[in-house]
Parts: sequence; structure tokens; C-alpha cells
Amino acid sequence: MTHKDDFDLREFLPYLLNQAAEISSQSFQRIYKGRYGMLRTEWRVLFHLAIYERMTAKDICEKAIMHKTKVSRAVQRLEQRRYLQRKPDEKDRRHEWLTLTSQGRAVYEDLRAHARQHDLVLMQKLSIEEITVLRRALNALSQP
Amino acid sequence: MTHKDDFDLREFLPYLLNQAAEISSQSFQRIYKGRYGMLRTEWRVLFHLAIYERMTAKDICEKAIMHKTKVSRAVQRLEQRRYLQRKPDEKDRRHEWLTLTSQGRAVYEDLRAHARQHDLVLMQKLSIEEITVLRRALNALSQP
DNA sequence: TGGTAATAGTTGAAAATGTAACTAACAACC
DNA sequence: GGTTGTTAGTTACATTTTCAACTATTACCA
Repeated sequence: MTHKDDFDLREFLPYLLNQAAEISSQSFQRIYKGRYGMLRTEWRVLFHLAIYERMTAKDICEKAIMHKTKVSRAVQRLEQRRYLQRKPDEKDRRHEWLTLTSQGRAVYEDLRAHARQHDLVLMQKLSIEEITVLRRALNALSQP
Repeated sequence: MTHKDDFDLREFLPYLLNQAAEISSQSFQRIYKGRYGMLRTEWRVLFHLAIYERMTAKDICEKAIMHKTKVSRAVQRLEQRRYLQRKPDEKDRRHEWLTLTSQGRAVYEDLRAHARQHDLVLMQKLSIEEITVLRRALNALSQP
């Protein structure tokens, strides 16, 4: 098993990004999964609702760049656990406004604390300059 | 839908990384999926075998940080398409040595060209300095 | 030597995801 | 006003992934 090819996977951005994403998500995953049995799609929806207060599923699709079926199913499960409420729009009954319940907000606040902690640990692997540049670069790459 | 919380998802590294990874993988995915009907697990295994010439499934698990069942199934499919060959180790018959066939190598070379091209496009979103720092940071974050 | 533990890899069932088709509500246009 | 087109969101089905249990082989050690 010796490296023979001149192509280096460790320089191929999609590969590197995936690797870094997966590894740096793992310990946070253990938290939301372990404490609340949640999936990645679910904490994402939960966080969006906590941050933006009131959104439709469509809004979440756009902000989080998630497919509508993923959002639909995450919303269903969050509703079952009483983490969020749906309220149909009066004027256009195709829209449903989603808001967190106080229980959902409590879960968010707990997870947010862990997220911050987790982020600090990750950042210890990097210098201040690297963190700044990394965030800028990731944001640039996230524009489709 | 106004931003109320002081926690910014756009600074949370696992979130940012996932977003960037997903978006920057999409157009490469269209290529390996469209041209060869391959999955993400499969191009990863193919690339590892092309680069390292000769590996066991275990080696791939470690290098690519993939679960053994994922590797096992990817290998099965690549074998069905005659992209790789298995050869049991003489001394320890638990091990199987995997190598690409010439057909598999041809597919790799095609995909490698597209990967390089794709990487160039991605890098156009970034400055030279950003690219260097980004790679360094991603490698650091990829250490478990 | 024999018995237990460890390792490489596979398989089956359950869970999650992706894709496309669907429903319900509204818009637009003649 | 009725037909056609759009939009928000759900559902059904196929594909993937995950998790745990499994087989086969080798290692360890009394």
C-alpha cells in the first residue's frame, strides 16, 4: 500500500471537506442523538426555528439548503415530541407557520450550550487566523 | 423571520463544514453518478485503490475513515462492474487484496480528470491564501 | 493441545434518504 | 367563472445507510 499516483486525495476539496465535516460533527452528533434521540436534520430545523422565531417549511428549506421532504419529516418528528407547533397562515392556507414550544426552546438552549462548547474544542485545533480564513472560505464555498 | 438569537449558525463549524461539503460535492456527484452510476462510497474506494495500488478492505476503512460495511458493499459493486479484483492473502486467508482492473483504472483516470477540473472551479471562489489555509485547516480538523 | 479471544469481512433487518408522484390551495389569464 | 399553471407541503416507493449479529480464520495462552 504505497502511494503511487500523483493525484492527492488530500488536496481534493470535496473529499477534504467531507472528511472534516464528518469527523468534526461526530461528537456533537453523540450529544443530540444521545440526549434527545434526534437526527441531523432535526437539530438543524430546531436551530433555525430557535434563531428565526417563526418560519414556514419553505423558509427552512432555503436557509438550511435542505430538501423539502427532509424538512417535512424533521418537522413531523419535532412536532410529535412537542418541540414545535404548526399554525396555518390565515390568508394563504398553503403556508404553515412553525414555532418552537417552550419545551423545544429548552432543548435548543441545552444543545446550543453544547454546540458552543464543541466549537471551542474544534477551534483549539486551529490558529485565530486559520479560523477567520476558514469561516470565510467555507461561506464562499457554500454559495451554490 | 428575523434573526433574534445571538447564536450564529454561520459560525458553527460542523454546520458550515457540512454545508460547504454538500454543495461543493454536488457537481462532482453528477459526474460519477451520471457517467458510471456510482455512489459516493464507490468513487472513494476506487480512488483509494488507484492511488495506493493494492489494499485490503481494512486499509480502505482506515485511510478513508469509512465503516467496514460501507466498504464491503462498495467493493461488491465495483467487483460486479469488473472495476476491481479480489485475491485472498496466501498467509492469512482473512485478508483479501484488492486491485483495480484495467477497466477500473480507466474509469479512475476519467474521473480524476473531472475531479481536477472540478477542484479548479471550486478554487476560483477563493484566493491563493485562502486555499492554503483552508487545506491546512481541513486537514487539522480531519484528525479525530 | 485445546479453548477463548480477536480480526477481516459479510449479511439481514431497521432506519434514513432520495425521487417522483401526489393533494390542496391559490394565481392568472382568457 | 372556468381552465390551466404554480406553490407548499405530504406520501409512497426505491435506494442507501446503519447497527447488530454472523462466519471464517488466526492469535493467544494456560
